[in-house]
Amino acid sequence: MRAAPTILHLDMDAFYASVEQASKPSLRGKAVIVGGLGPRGVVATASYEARRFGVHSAMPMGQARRLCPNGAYLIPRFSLYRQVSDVVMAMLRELSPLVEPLSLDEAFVDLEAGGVAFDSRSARETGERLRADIRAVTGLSGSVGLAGSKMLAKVASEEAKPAGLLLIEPGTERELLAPMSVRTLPGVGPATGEHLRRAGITTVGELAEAGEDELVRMVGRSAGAGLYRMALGLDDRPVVAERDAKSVSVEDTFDVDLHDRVRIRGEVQRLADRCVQRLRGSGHSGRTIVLKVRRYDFSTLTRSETLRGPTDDPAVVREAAARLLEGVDTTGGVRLLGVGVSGLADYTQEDLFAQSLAAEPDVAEGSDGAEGSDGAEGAGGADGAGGVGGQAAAVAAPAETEGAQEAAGPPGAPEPAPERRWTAGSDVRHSVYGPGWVQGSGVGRVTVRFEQPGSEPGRVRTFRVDDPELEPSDPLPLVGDTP
DNA sequence: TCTGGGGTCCTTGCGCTT
DNA sequence: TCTGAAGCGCAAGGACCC
Repeated sequence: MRAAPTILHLDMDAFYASVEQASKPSLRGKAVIVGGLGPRGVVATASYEARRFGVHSAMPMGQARRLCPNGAYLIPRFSLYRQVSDVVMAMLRELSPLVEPLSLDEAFVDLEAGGVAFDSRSARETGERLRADIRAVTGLSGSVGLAGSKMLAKVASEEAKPAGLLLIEPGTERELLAPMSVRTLPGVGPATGEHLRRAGITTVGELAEAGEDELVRMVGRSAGAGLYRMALGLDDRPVVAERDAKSVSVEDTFDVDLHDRVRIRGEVQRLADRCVQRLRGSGHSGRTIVLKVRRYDFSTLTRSETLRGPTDDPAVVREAAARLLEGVDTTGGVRLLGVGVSGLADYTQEDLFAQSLAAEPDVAEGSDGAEGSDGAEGAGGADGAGGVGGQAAAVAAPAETEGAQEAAGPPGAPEPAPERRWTAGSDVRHSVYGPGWVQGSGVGRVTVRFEQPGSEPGRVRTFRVDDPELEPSDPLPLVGDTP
């Protein structure tokens, strides 16, 4: 029996860049690149206009700027993307209780479970209506794939991009997949793709012909069996509405490699605190502490330690991360540090003093541990301070958050008067001209374009970076307030 | 100017226990 | 008592995804 094509996969087109274009009218129809703007940033999303220049996700920013020198380069504004995503996800939940979000801009929906579609015709109608509704409410376009399984629905939405809809009729799957590149299949990345290519397999049809045994021999038991089933168009994974998080982590890449061991220790402590904030925010505790170190040569290593029970105590996580760091050679320099917690639980075990003391006897005193974190954070103090409200502070002052990161010099050094930094793309408000966004800054000046969602393209004005009438602000909502 | 951040899943190797 | 196999938890790394 063949499954009706009632699994829907929605993929918003160039999501971050499209949100930026919708909220900044002067950027409509222009090349927009969203990503990290520092010396080691990469592209998160490029608008379709930018893609014509060869810019794509995960490309180093420097390369993107060479390919597309006249594009608008913006930092991501996740709080705004989340708002828009919430609106879209709510629309999906009106179709079915079985909605499985994959990220801010992608989700599966089981239309049959929602009773809104049961065959090709009703599925197609539902998909078309959804696309129209999303455009009407958010002004953004999404691509829809419809098929009898998650894998095929995802392949279909990819084929439908941009701004299209593709329904894979039951019985046509293998024929459709056969000429496609193996890289079309989820789970086949650069490494597996190259592995298969060396064996003479480049299309899904060749994958199916190779047979399961051969694939298992080539890429391992789990991947091989999965690959073979996918090549035949077989996939019976259900749409799952609730998925529990398995780990929480934070990491930072530094603009220049860190060499000073004291500074490295300070950064690890800071990351541990941020990680615990996140962990608590999600209502979890965790048992395994993971330290991640990317060295000057891009080699990455992880060290982990499993505690006797789950914790959400910052002191315990800090101590474990510090212990793990002691076992890592950082001579030569460190470009990235990360701290994570896995083995999540929704309860904590109070008996953890003993286990941290047992592992490292000389951490006994200094029960509040205040001196370490204060010193390491320096003048910025964007996160941590009170625990509560850290998120709001980070959203309200993006420019200062970034400043805090870069200003972190030697602990205790006297701080010069901080110069306000204005990051391209960030939101501002001027007491006279109203809301706008930073188009660029340099040599003591910041250029702001005054416009907002729904307005005509706005005028540009330039101010001194320390103009008291200019201040950072929250993004203006793209659509009506969400509940 | 090479290469972000936050995840998941799988594989391999090792030590311990039965 | 010794040995090997099996099973398990843990650690580390790699691939992949958005």
